[in-house]
Amino acid sequence: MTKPEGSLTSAQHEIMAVVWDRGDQGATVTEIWQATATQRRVGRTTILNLVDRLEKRGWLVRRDREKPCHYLAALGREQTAVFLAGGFVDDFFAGSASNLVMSLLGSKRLKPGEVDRLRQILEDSSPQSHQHKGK
Amino acid sequence: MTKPEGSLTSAQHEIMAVVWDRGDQGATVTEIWQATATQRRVGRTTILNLVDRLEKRGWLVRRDREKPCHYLAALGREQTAVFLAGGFVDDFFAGSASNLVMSLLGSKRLKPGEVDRLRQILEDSSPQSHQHKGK
DNA sequence: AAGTCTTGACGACAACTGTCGGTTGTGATA
DNA sequence: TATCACAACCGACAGTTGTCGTCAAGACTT
Repeated sequence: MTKPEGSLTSAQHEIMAVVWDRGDQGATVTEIWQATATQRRVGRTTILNLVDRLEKRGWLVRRDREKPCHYLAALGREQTAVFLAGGFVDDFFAGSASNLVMSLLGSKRLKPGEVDRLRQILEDSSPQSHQHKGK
Repeated sequence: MTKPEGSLTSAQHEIMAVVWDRGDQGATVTEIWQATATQRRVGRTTILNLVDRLEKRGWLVRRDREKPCHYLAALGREQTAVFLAGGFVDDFFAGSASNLVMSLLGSKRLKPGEVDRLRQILEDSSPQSHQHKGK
């Protein structure tokens, strides 16, 4: 499949966030515009253009069925996050995600509650037995 | 605020990586150039320019003491990683780093060895949960 | 039918990025 | 002193990004 390329800038992520929230239903340009306009002042054409380019790069898929056409995310939010986080971890931590966590730990950016939660997750996640279940 | 702004592109990270490797010693433009040129063909001026802009943005600090002037990283590699990861986690996981780890877990991007290592780190790190030892 | 609103396409423009080619300055050397 | 090598700076150019205005084609209203 055509995997989206590169990374997402702030403005691009803003668009994707709205589309992700809409799920399978997708979002029209106007909907995206209204959603972002509650955060900051921006022209409709700006959003239209960003959406357009995002679609050309493969991050969004256009569905022309409906009258005002809808856009869907090519990759889900989590898939995208993992995809991007992977590159990040590769760059900064030589591919070792545990190094990232260690850094977050050392930087106090992980709150105590988060640490507990993480430990819980890791204990639950198969010491040696792995059962896989779709979400 | 001595804090650098925005994020790092691929080429920018390439520069920073070299400087980070040099540590307190810093690196000259030519050194950075030679290091990157082993990876890909690139002109010295290109590196010079990238370094220059990185310095203007506060990612690099210039030390003119020496004759070929040296550049030092404003933030250490780990600090930078945490700084950038923080933004990333905020964007994609509503500020919850454990959600990120959970996603990495679910995506099989964490190898078993990594998971064990993580577990170890977490046990060592927070002595407040089911531990009796305070400080 | 005429006027108005919505939607989407096109184009424009400044700022930033990656990429260089010249030019200048400075110290070493013939 | 004239020359050379290297370092730093200036400017340039194409591609991307964020920002928008204008325009044409439909849809809706009157």
